[in-house]
Amino acid sequence: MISTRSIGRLSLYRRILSALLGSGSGYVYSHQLAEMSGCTAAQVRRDLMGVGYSGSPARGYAVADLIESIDNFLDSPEGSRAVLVGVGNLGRAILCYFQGRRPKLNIVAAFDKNPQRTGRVICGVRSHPVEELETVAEKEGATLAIITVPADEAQRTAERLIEAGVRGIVNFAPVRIQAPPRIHVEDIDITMSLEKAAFFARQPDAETETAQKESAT
Amino acid sequence: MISTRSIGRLSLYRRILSALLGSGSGYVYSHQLAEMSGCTAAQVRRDLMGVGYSGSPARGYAVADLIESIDNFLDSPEGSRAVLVGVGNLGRAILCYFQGRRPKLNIVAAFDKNPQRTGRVICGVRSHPVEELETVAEKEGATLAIITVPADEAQRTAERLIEAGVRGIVNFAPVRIQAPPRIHVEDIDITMSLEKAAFFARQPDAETETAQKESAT
DNA sequence: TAGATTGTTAATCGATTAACAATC
DNA sequence: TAGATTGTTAATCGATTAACAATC
Repeated sequence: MISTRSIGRLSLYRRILSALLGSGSGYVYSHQLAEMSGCTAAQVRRDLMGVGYSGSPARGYAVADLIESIDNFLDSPEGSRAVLVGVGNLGRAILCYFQGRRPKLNIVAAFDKNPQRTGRVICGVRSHPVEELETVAEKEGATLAIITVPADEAQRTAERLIEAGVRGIVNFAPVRIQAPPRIHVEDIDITMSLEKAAFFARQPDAETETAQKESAT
Repeated sequence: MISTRSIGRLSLYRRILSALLGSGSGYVYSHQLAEMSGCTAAQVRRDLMGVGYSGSPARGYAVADLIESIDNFLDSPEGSRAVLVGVGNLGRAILCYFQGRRPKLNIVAAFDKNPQRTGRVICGVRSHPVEELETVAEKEGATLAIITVPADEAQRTAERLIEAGVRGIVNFAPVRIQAPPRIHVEDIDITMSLEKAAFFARQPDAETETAQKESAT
């Protein structure tokens, strides 16, 4: 079975491969992809095995075909629809960041409890009053959500989203969201990351902490 | 030795404990802290053992004392000084987010290559031209950095920061930063997190993925 | 063929979990 | 004392790494 972390790495490989494709490379070896991604060659080979794509010992992996295989593996054919709750600074930054970045991942609506932040279109996404969360999320068929509300509203927001049919959540509020096992939650805790970096940064060099930890596992 | 992930959890416990302190609770049991943090009671006990604080079988852990122990363990006595490079939407959001949030973690300067984003004070932090990165970072004694520049500038930015004395980096650009082992790098990849959530969200319920993965490990 | 790379299995490593004596 | 919790060791689990035959 494919490892949990493999999924994250595949997302990374795909991005690197797309850049390679643009630069005209037809084939890559696992050790090349490893160097560019910061993973090991063995990880790369095992991950690619997981998506069912085979390389050639002579030429490595065909870039274009491999991208297609990863697409088929990672993406839902009809694409995934996401909503974002909390149109503060961070929420707006994420809306703008995702604008047209991944065609299979669309943010289809945003919500905020502050009337001054609703009724507008932000980076191509309409912002609604949070009261309409359930009706709009269900109407749009959203299965994903991004939570950028304050900490004390995050859990309640998650529960409403799950009730409305959301199955995957990326949470930026500085609390761990509690959810049933069938719901996938990625907690991205920026303060924690900075505190971890601060801790390890001041450890003596002896720390063999190569440990590149990527976000949300 | 204390586990890498323990550091992140300690940061989380501290935040929860601070809220408890405000609500007047004098003592907590490991299972209470576990429930509030989404960790297991065994993890909590082992993590707290790691900071050298002992609880009592009768009353559990003394909240105020425990916070102090975690502070002593995690924080540098003189505090850590961070700079932020890339004052776009995300960079500004992070600047405002951290404003006065953690007294031992100060963002002391920001940088951008765009003159329209420099020479200003954003959420209490002065934004400088990126040409001044080395001089300002060294003068301020920065040991931490937050990178919010576009992907193609991230690696070069990291190298300049390391050269200027930075030992810990939190990177939001969608590339993995390559750095010497003694530098601690936390890569927070928002796109990857959303793609992972999308993948697991559409797996059949059988997936026992409780897996709450927090960002940047 | 010779050499490098791929696919796959076995060994290692690290963190989590389970178990349990010690403590209040 | 009885009961629940803590501190600590042993067992489990999962992912990574190492090893190597198969392939081009």
